[in-house]
Amino acid sequence: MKERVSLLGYALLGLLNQRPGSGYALRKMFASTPIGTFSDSPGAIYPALRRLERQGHIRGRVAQSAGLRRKQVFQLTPRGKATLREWLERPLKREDVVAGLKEVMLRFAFTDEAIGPAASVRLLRDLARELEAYVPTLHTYLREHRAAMPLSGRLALESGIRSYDDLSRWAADALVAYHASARKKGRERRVRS
Amino acid sequence: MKERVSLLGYALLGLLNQRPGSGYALRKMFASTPIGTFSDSPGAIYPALRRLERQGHIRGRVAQSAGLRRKQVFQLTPRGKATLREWLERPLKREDVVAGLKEVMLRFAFTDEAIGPAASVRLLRDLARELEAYVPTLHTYLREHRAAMPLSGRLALESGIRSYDDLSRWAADALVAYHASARKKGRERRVRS
DNA sequence: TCTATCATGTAAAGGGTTACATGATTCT
DNA sequence: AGAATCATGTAACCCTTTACATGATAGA
Repeated sequence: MKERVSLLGYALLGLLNQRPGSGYALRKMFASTPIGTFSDSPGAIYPALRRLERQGHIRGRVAQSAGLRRKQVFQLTPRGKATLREWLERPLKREDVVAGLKEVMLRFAFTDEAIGPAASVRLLRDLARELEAYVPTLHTYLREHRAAMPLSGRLALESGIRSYDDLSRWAADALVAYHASARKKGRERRVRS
Repeated sequence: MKERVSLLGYALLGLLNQRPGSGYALRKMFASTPIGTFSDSPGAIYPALRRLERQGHIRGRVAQSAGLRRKQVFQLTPRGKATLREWLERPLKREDVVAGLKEVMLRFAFTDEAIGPAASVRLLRDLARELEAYVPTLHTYLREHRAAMPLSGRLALESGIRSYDDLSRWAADALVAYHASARKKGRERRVRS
């Protein structure tokens, strides 16, 4: 029962939560949208879908639309929704930021639709907090090793630092966007009433 | 003979090229420097070292320094150097940029010391070119889908776009830094003579 | 009829993660 | 004596990659 879900698995859960679809539709999604960088190979997706189904996170039903080959449309079960929610709500830790932002950004992309803007705001705040703690350590490392580093190594590190700095700024902007969106919704509600 | 080298393998080759060391030293390197995000677990590094050794890319020799436990110090063989060089000189393709910058930045970090600044400059130029081709497609996608995207999805995409834009700027700055460094070297040479 | 697209799968191989295991030395 | 650090490894499991395979329908 303790079976884990891979990052690809969560990506599939998130997409299927937005709208049920076939394995083929999911592959097209990966191939055509810049949502994240996942392989669109059948050898990754179909086994992943079967794992999720075996674990009870999704359920597929055959939909033979107009005499086409059998096509399975998958959707989340209550259990799958709970699993997705648990992942999205998981407190953000330092390692999540250090180990690469791919997973963090994927979580963020799904959060709003899946569990609402309050969770998105929380994630943004957590991200800003972790970045504030982490980025200075990079600056310190650079300051202390700058002289001993080859030029390309130093520049590569500076690139990493810059991208984290930029992400900090993005997080701040995104929080502003969320507040603006909340205010707008509030106004609309008042106008309608 | 067509055996492949994983990204971790190239990272090990690059580090060992800078200075020969033991598996333990490499682990410390991964754990303590922000060079890239690799696992410092023995279960990844020792098997990878053995693979590289089996393929003839590195050679380890036992150095029992002051009665410690046997410690193997690895260094590149000529073949390993050739393999590293081939990887570093490989022309940068669109996919390399789309699939994540981790590998590109790792290559860049090693290039200067391994094969000289001219190759670093070439890599930077290739990177700038690919980014110039790729980033507009992201902007186009955003423009066309903006209205239909949930707020968090849109913001996540914007974050990706911003980070690519920033990387473009970094590449331009890095080129300037290389030219400055080349000029400085030139001056020093003239002064000495 | 042939090609592109829709649609789903399997098999083998390689490699990373996690957990476990061992043993020596140095410092407290 | 015990803890921390140096130092190297193994085994099971899972996932991804790559390559191969099949079959139907729609349009040129």
